[in-house]
Formats: sequence, structure tokens, C-alpha cells
Amino acid sequence: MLDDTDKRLLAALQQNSHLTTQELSDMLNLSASQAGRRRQRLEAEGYIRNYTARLDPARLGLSVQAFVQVQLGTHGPDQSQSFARLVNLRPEITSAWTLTGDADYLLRVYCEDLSALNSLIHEVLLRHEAVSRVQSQIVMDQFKQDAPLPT
Amino acid sequence: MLDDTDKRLLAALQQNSHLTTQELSDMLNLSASQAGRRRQRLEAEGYIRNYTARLDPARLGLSVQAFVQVQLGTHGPDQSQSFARLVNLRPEITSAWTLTGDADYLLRVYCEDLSALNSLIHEVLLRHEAVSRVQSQIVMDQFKQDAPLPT
DNA sequence: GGTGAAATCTACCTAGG
DNA sequence: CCTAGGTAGATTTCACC
Repeated sequence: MLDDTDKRLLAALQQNSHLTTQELSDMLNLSASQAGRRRQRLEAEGYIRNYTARLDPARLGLSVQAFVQVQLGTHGPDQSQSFARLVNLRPEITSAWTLTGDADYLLRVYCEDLSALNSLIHEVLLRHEAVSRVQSQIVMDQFKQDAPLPT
Repeated sequence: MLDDTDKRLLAALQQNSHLTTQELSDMLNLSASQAGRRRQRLEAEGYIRNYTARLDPARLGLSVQAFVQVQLGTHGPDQSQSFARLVNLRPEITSAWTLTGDADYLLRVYCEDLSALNSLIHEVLLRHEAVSRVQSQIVMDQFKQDAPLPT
């Protein structure tokens, strides 16, 4: 199980994974070798899935973010698989979840502009045979952003 | 602007930010010094916001993920600020967005179990004076997960 | 908890277009 | 003059004590 120091270490790495073991050890009141050893143990035990770089969407020219809810009209496994393949092909769709409810999907999308979002909805999603309804909501502001997981 | 090598570098770092400059240079057919320099330049120009560790929610005992939509009944700036403060206080809420529509919020939450989610909804969110409606959908499956941003 | 060898990063230097 | 590749000193990691 995780003690309090483990939790603080995981919280710190979620905010900045480029902390050195020396910096970590200062934050946790540990020696550098102990901080490094804890990090290795938490990685080996599967608490840390991977280390990633977060980009700035606006800096990349991706000015429109949206969540798109999709409902399928026909609910067979074939339709679901075909829809999943479509989702995986589209780079604007960065994440996709299956939600409780009747074949209800939630997509997170990043587009250059509104017309690209509309094109995705009308010329890609609604064109798919199994899709019965699409509803999008554009993100105006993200006022809490990827806070550390509650441990 | 970004050339093709920059884009591939950013895509690689989004999937594994612990790649060494040597590994990056192999992937990009560059020398190690050039790969490191490009990385520095992209950081300095603001394309990379930060480097983070992604944890495994299930490994941490967070077995329930959900998206919660919240509508406020009264729409003044005071109510919004008060609601934003509440959101920031709750560790289960890891992200929060303001969406198009009338004071409509989307929250991403991670809970230990269903009862913790219900407690968050009924004893925290619905207790707030400005909240008029709360609708939650539980994540059954994430079939696309934080793909690299389309560059 | 500490230490040292190995790996890694990065500032500087040189070469080529 | 700008971009690419090489090198060496400094930093960081990690296996061992």
C-alpha cells in the first residue's frame, strides 16, 4: 500500500515528471537515494502508466476544443467496432469513452476552427451508418486542468 | 513554424517523455545534439506546456470514472466563482470545463466506488445553492486514450 | 543513507551549404 | 549567416556498499 510519502511523490510527478531525484528528495524530506528508490518501486508496481509531454493546443493552432456525444441507432457489436475504427482513424479525436446508457459515446476533439469541427461532425460522424444522433458542446474555458488523481 | 521533424518529435514526446535525446535522434534521423536542440527550442517557444506522469487509476483503487454535467440556476459571476472554488476544493474532480450553453459545466471525476460518486453528487454538488441540475454518466471503457494532438 | 561508475544532458566548437 | 554534427564538462541516475 501507499504511505503518505508515496502519495506526495506521485502528486509531484503528475505535475512535473522532470523533477530530479534530488529535487524530489528535498520536497519529501528524504535522501536522494531513497527518493529514487521509491520512484522505481512505484513504477515497477504499476502505479505510473507512462510519462508524457503536454502540449499547448492554442500554440499549435488548435483553437477549438469540444466534447461530442454520439448515439448509435443500431447497437450490434459490428456497428460498435466499425465506429471505434472510425474514431481511431481521426486524429482530431484524441480521447473516446463508452458511457453508461444505450450505446452512448463521448469524444474529445481538437480542431483548428469551427468549420473543421462542423466538417468532422457532418461529413465524418453523421455519415457513418450506425450513428443516429450527434451533439457537440464547445469548450469555452478549462478552469481546472488535470489535477493529480486523489490518492 | 513547425516542420515535419518537429511534429514527429512532439508526437513522440507525447507518448513517452522519457525518451533520451539519443533515442529521439534515432527516431528522427538526426544527431543527438540536433534532437536536443529542437526539443529545447520547442519548449522555449511554448509548444510544450509541461511533462507529467500518468497514473493508473485502477491501480490506485479509483474504480469509478464519470463525467458530470452541471447546470447553474442563477448565472451571476458570484455564483460561478463560488462554484469554481467548490470544484477546486474537491480532489475527485480532476478537470472542469465551461461549455457553450447556459452556464453549463462538465466535470471529470475519479472515485473509489459508486457510493463515493453519489456522495459527491448529492452531498457536495447539489448542496451548492447555485446548482440547479446534475447529470452524471459513468465511464465504462476508454477506447481511445490521449492520442497525440493533431499537428 | 551514502558513494561511484555509467549514462545523459547541454553549452560550446567546428564544418558545410 | 544559418543549420547540422561532434565533443567535453556538468549533471543525473542507479547499482552496490
